[in-house]
Amino acid sequence: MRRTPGRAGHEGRRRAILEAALEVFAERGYQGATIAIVADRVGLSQQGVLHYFPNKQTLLANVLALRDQNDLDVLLATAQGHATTLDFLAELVERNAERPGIVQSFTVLAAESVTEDHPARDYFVDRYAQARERLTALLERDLGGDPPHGVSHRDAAVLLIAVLDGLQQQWLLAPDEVDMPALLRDFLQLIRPDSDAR
Amino acid sequence: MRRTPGRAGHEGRRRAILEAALEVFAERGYQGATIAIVADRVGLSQQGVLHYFPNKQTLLANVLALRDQNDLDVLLATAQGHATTLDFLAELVERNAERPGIVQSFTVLAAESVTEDHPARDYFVDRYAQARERLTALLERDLGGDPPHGVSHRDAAVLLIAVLDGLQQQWLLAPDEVDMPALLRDFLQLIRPDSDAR
DNA sequence: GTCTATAAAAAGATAGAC
DNA sequence: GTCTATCTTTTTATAGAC
Repeated sequence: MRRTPGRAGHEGRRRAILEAALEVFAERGYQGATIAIVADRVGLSQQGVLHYFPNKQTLLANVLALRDQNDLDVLLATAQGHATTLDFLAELVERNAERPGIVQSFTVLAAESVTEDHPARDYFVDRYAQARERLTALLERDLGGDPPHGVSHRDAAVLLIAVLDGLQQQWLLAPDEVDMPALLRDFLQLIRPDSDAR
Repeated sequence: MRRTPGRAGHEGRRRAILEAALEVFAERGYQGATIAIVADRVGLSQQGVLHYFPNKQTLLANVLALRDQNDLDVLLATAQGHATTLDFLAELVERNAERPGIVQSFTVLAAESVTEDHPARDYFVDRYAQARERLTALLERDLGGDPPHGVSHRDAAVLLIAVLDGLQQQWLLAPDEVDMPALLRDFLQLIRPDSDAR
């Protein structure tokens, strides 16, 4: 229903704006980003963008929502049925290593979100809490009931998330010195109960 | 020489400004921070602050330089002679868990530094590179020549830094759910060759 | 839907008085 | 040394024309 050309154009525009905004947030953070720059990227005036998203905060909220359809969250949901879940994580990281823009935007926004009254704060609080829960469940299923080295699955999940975030930070500043996928595999080996030394 | 009261007051003021600036950077990031807010904290006008530091970038540079006299860098340099280096790290993290302001400022600034033309970029690039080198050397000495699980000391060092950063990020958003010191100890146990399971 | 015009606020930095 | 005054630029957002 309602398949007018205007409709398709409208959604397409929205999408293009969100993608441009993600880029700009990656390059300059939320604070440093301006609506005018985003507008420029999609060939609109500042007001053209404001027609689709009434203000900067709404723009950010929609960028974050869009990303949710892609990444870790999807992986975690999707992988629910698979056996090789942890290896899936390695694949995710490999894909991320090809997309510095997305990695950078989320690294910057996540850190920025801890500042006062940041509009993405609640989003990231929830996101991390969810990631911890889901990854804990995943590790329990993947690694079995006996945590290695007395590190609980829950703690391993927190560490795993920390590793993912921390590797991104280092990789962004020194891409040639930090091999994210390889390092993640290293870490996974550390938390696996009895990985025979290949 | 030159111990006039004005001199002492001058240095004191400088110091007070830098500490206020660290606070403000923690609360709002570099982009979000304003000189006027910093000025307010120390009871000066905006121009009063600019008298000590000619512009915002210089202020940031001096904040970063000041911090270098405190933390990881000092630990790494100091600990050169000690035997229990890794446990020192745990102590550092414990101290950090009491100082959310400092943790927050560096988490925010480090992430912000990956953005375009950020004035702290070079600083963090160097800082991470140094941290990797020093921690690698430290692990080699502390853990001996045989890396466990086939993870090189260098890779363990990168992971260790990633864990430190990543835990801070999660802790800042959920301090009650993330026990940084305990989690660091967990990780150290994972990379120790043959920690007998306590 | 997209633009021009413009308001209104903020922020960095300079000039100069005291 | 510290302040007031001011300039200049930037940025968000509104109003209204086409």
